[in-house]
Amino acid sequence: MLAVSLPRASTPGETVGESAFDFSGDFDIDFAELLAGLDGADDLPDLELDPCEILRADSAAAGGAENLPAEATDGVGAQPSECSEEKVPSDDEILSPGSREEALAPEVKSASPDGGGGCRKPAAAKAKGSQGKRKVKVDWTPELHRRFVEAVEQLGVDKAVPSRILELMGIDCLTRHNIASHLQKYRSHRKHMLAREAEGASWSHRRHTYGGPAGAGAGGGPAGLKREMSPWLAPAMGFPSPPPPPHHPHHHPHGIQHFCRPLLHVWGHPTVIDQSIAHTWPKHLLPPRPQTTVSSPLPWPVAPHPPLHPPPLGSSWQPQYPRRFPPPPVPGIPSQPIYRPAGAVQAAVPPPPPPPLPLSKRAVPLTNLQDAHLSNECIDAAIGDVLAQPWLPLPLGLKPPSLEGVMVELQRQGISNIPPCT
DNA sequence: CGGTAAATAT
DNA sequence: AATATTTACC
Repeated sequence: MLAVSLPRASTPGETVGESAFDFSGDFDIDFAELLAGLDGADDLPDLELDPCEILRADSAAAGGAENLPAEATDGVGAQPSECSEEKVPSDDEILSPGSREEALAPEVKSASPDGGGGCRKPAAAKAKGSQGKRKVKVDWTPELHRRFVEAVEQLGVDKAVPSRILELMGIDCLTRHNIASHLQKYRSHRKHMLAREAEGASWSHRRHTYGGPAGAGAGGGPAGLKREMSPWLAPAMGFPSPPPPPHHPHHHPHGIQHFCRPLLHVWGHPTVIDQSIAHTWPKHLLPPRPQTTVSSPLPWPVAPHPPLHPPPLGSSWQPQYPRRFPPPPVPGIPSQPIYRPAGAVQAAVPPPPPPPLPLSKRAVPLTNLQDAHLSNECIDAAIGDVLAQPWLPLPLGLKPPSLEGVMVELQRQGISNIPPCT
């Protein structure tokens, strides 16, 4: 039932890199395959008890999987005993879709009062003596990271401070240090990513300007610029899973969602991935929810529409979610003036989606547009509106939408009065 | 406390 | 060798 297959880079040889893995629509994972790939014996060097443990809860009762102590106490003072001793989960246990299904329980808050990382004692600890000078390593699972990002986004990247983030995350077993550390890296990566995005944007712009075909062959982009999957740039990727329908098995009353597509560890550690994503990933996550792909007229799967309804509690769907960064060049997608012209951004994604304005009033400053151009420009703007929405995954590695498809999607979203193309 | 650099672990 | 995470410092 959870059959899935890891999307393979469509362009073999060419380093499309992770671009093939967009966080968009449905993403299937073939557990069978994963299991197969595990060739069973591979060790699970990582035994850390990650804070996410908490995310999966204690209520799990089903599936026969034992519940791991949801509380993680600070390794320093605590007795090692506290730590779920070497939890050496068998792969089957970990991957058993059945058990995992319920394993990921809704409970998010841990009663655990103190902070701490997890329980595993670092290898080094042995040398350091029982004092366990070194704190246990926190496993920043995608889910955990997602929450982190949510919190940060909520606070504002600039105002986000460890303590506050921690608060919002509501994960007791994390310490401010953990957060600070992660935040440090988050910022770092973000900075890097932004730089890249900018680079890519300019490149894209040039390409558009000069009309050259996308970097022939290459994934598209400046030499060596591979699009990276970056969970850091929250809006574009790693968006929270849209709330499943209330009746859906995974629906959680509190809006606690699981990660959509935990393909790579939080930000795709190469090291980890190599070892087999199976080890790091499925451990904590539910099989990616068949991502109830709202059948979309568009050539790419469209995430169910969170935008229109207010976010479920605690979700990161903030009204202030305008696309903050220029979309990166997408391989295979001609960079038509698809995106909103600079300056139109503000008006583009207003929180309260009032009755769809006639296209002629949308995003684009039409003042100086000729009537003759109106249609195309407006359509572009409208398309930009759609594409710019954070919940709409970038169609990485996918074919560009046909105009027709886009139109349909636009209409579906209530943008109906689209002037005829000229 | 928060930020950042250095140290360590994997 | 590179990256992730923890620790030490300011």
